[in-house]
Amino acid sequence: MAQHRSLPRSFFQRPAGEVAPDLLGHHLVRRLGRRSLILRIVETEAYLGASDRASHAWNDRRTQRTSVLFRRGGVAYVYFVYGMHYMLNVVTGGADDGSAVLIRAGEPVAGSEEMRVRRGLERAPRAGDLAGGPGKLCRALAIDSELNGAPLDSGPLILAEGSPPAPHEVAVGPRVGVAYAGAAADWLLRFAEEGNPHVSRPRL
DNA sequence: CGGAAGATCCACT
DNA sequence: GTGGATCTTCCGA
Repeated sequence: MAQHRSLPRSFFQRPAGEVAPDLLGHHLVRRLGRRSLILRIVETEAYLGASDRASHAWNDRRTQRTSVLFRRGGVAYVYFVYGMHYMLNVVTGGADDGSAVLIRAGEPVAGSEEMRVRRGLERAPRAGDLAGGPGKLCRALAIDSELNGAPLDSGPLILAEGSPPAPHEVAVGPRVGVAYAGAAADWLLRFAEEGNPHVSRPRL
């Protein structure tokens, strides 16, 4: 098993709009017993906090669900939507910021067979089938609300150094599924590795 | 305490 | 391209 070098806390304690593109290419490591499921992150979205109508922290809205979102950067924020999907975010910035980065897609690096089973797929998956979307990604890595608040530098879920794309290989666009958010719906806070087939739809 | 919406996915036409 | 699944969370009354 390869050694993982965790990203330092300081990496996350910056604005979400910086962390989101910088996360591309790094590795999301899910430890399950002795096994490690590893995805290389290929798509992210930034949610800026109180000023961002698409964010759960919009208008400084603090509830039981969003409490983790207001912690200091470097922990996971996991929530449940549509009655069936979990979403994985990385909390960014400082305490009371409310900002985070949604991990939208990854390409398999290790453990793809177990991911295929967890996703309920019978045959060899095509690009994007395993983790080409935030709900799929959580399913593939067995991520649920138990990981809400978990630190990301050690433990069952780790963000480790990978192989980031060159800056000119990063595509930018508006976020997915936030049409209700007024002007914020048009903000260019979605980032993906240019041309990577594991990116979710609609493609950038 | 009820109702509505939701940072999605999949099957179907 | 459209609609259904499925249920937690939040807000207003």
